Amino acid sequence: MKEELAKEYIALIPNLFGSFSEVNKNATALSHMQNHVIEYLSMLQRPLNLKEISAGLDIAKQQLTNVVSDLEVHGYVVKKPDPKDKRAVLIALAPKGKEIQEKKWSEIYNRFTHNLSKLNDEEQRDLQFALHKVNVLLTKMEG
Amino acid sequence: MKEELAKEYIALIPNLFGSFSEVNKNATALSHMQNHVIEYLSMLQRPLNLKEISAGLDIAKQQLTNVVSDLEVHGYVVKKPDPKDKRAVLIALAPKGKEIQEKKWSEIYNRFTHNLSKLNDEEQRDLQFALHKVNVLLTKMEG
DNA sequence: TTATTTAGTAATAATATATTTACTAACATA
DNA sequence: TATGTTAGTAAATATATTATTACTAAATAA
Repeated sequence: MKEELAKEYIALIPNLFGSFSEVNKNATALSHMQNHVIEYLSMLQRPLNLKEISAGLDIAKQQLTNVVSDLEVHGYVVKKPDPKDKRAVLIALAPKGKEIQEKKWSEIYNRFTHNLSKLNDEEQRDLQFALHKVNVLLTKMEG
Repeated sequence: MKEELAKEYIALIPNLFGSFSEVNKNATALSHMQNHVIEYLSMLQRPLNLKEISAGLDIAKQQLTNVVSDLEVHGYVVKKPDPKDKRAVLIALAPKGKEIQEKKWSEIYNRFTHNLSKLNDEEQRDLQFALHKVNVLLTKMEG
C-alpha cells in the first residue's frame, strides 16, 4: 500500500528533526544565511553555482553575491570559474567550511551513539539493517 | 558494530535533506523566523512556552516576544496561560498555522509517492518494512 | 520571610536579509 | 548577425533579526 509507505516516510521526518535542530545550533561566527549556504553545499556534496544555491535556498541571487563573497574572504568557500559556462562561478567548500560541518556531524554522532544504549543488542542489529535498507532505497528513488 | 550503525544514521540525514529543503520552500507571507516557530511547534506536536521555543531554535527570548505576538495577531498561533506556571505562556498552532504545515507535508507526500515508481514491488515492501522499523526504534531511543 | 532565579515583555541600536532596479558578459536561438 | 535570455554583480532602500539593557511578576531556595 503506497499510502502507508508514504506515511512512514512522513513520520520519519519529525523523528530526525531533533538532529537537524542540533545541526543548526552552532556557535560559529557565521550569520544564518552563511550557515545555510555552507550546509547546502555540504548536503549536496558537490560545487554549486550561485543560481543553484539561490534556487535551492529560495533566496534572491543578489543576496548571495555578498553572502558568498564574505564566506570566500573568510576562507569558508572557494570560487572557481565554471568550465562549462563562462558566465557562471562554482562555489565549493574550503577546508575551513568543511570543518564547520564535520563538527556538527560529530555532535549528532555522539548524541546518537549515546541514545543507542536504550536499545538492546537485537534492536541495534535491527536498526542497522533497517537504516541501511532505507538509505539504499531512498538513494535509488532520488536517482 | 555501533560505529557502522551511527554511520548509517548520519547517511540518512542528507537523504532526507531534499524533503526538508522542500518544507522550507514556501510562498507564505511569513518571515523566516515566523516560519521556524511554526515549524518547530508542528514538529514537537504540542504547545510550547517561549522558553522552550527559544532554547529549541537557539534564539533570544526577547526576539520571540515580537515574532510570536505577530503570529498571534495574524491568527497563526494562539497564546494561553500555562496552568502549571503563572509566569509562562503556552503557544499552540491555530488552524491557520496548521494549514501552512499541512500544505508543506502534502508536497513532500506527493513528491515521495511520485518517486516511488522507481522502485519495484518488492523494493517498495522492503522500504515500508524498513521505514517502520526505523521509526519505531528511533522513537524508542528518544524516549 | 527574604533573597535569588526564572518567564516574559519592552525599547533601543547594530547587523543582516529582502526587494527593486539596473548593468555586463556570455549564452542561445531565429 | 541580430535578438532575447541567463549568471552574476552592484547599489539603494525597506524590513527583519540580533544584541544589549532593563523591568515585572511569579517561582524557588536559603
